[in-house]
Amino acid sequence: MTRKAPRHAEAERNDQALLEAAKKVLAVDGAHASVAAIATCAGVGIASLYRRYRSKDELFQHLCALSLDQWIQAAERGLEHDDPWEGLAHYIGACVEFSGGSLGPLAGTIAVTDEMAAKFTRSDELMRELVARAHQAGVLRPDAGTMDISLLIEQLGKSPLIEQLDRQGRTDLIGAARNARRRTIAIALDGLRSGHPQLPGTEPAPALLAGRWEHTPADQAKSPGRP
Amino acid sequence: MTRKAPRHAEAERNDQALLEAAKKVLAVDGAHASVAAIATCAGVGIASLYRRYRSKDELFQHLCALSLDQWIQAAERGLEHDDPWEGLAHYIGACVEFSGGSLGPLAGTIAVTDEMAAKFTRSDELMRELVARAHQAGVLRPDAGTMDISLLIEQLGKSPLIEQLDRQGRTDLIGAARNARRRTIAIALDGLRSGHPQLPGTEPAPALLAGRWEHTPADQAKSPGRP
DNA sequence: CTCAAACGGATAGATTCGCTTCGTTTGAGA
DNA sequence: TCTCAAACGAAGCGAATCTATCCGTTTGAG
Repeated sequence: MTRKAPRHAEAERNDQALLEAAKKVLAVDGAHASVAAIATCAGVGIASLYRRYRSKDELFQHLCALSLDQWIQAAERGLEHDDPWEGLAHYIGACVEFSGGSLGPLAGTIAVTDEMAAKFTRSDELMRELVARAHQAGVLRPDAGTMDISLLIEQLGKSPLIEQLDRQGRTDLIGAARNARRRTIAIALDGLRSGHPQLPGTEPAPALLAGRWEHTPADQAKSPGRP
Repeated sequence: MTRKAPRHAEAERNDQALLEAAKKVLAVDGAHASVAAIATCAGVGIASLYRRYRSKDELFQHLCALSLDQWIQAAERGLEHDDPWEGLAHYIGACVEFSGGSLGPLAGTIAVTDEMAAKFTRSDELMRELVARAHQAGVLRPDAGTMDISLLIEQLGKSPLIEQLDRQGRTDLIGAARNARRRTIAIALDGLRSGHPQLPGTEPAPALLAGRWEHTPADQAKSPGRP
């Protein structure tokens, strides 16, 4: 094997930086994040992005797969806790923390690969186990199911305030914002414990979360206008 | 007064439709909502928008003022309740419901008019009163302050799932999504009641919310890249 | 009927986007 | 130390959008 990798190390570093930057820019700019912004944030040229991913979509798909790995890992770590409540709380906290709602804006804009689907299934199974364990131990309110918790995570995952301060470069306030966020999460977790009055309505069907990733194949991703 | 208003009624209706549409499109498309999308959603021509507002910013500023009126009204209604908890719960529920997080993405992108500032001050006063009353009655956990509640409202106000289903035209699932959302709000409200362990950290300073509206005057509203 | 007020949509001019091409830099092997 | 393919950053391309204006048409009170 002659002449293989003159600058292999730099390529690896750049790839890592690109993924990190993509996540960050996605969180801040939402679904209309541009490849130029991602490359700039990563400190690399645009070509370095396209050398590794055939298109913008492919980059985002890869990012999704990595994020799903994080969800799975958070659930596995949660199941390692002996205390069912501690385990669930760790799971929710971790998911809210890393997700940052990054994937939310992507839903529906990119096709779901087989890899993504498989990881989603695995993640779902683990979460069900976490919740069932907490239910059996009586520490999680019985009227809250996996869907309620998934939606709560999604709701808390996005942090508009931090994203905005980030955009404005107000690094002085970001610490305070993170503290505030932690308190909000704590309040929501307290609301999940046993000993509260019955929740309104019935638990949402799983189709609610599954349906949102249905890809609208490049057609009308238009605004809410009249047809 | 001769010849005054040949089509005055239609103009009025269009103005109302425009404001409603602007709010809707802002919620769905975020800060980069286009005037074309707003006009289309309202079912009017673009010219009808620019006939009433000198610019896109002016429309958004007017929308902000109207939304602040809603916040104020929600607080006033809340204070009318005899039960302090019912009053606070009404306030939070109403704010989460109508706000829809519409104003969040606008923060920092438009200048704050005097009218907006005055209404914000008034809204703040009323909310402080609502919270103080609930604290004194002992129904609201003592370690949660106005900032915590404001941030909770902001966090719950945005509903990515509903917005997305809206965009995809999945009207069949939207009912279920609204039900799910109501449950999430109920969980958070339960977390605000008295009788929970102490929250982490200390209550955030009011500057956190004030600072976000500081207008970056048309300069670098760029993505998080290196300088 | 008249005709000003209000309308909708085509259009201009500038910006932004995803992606490609190209000349330069780098560092492992000889 | 020298070589040269691999990897690099950034300018450039055509298409798509965006804000705002212009203009011919429709409407309804006098």
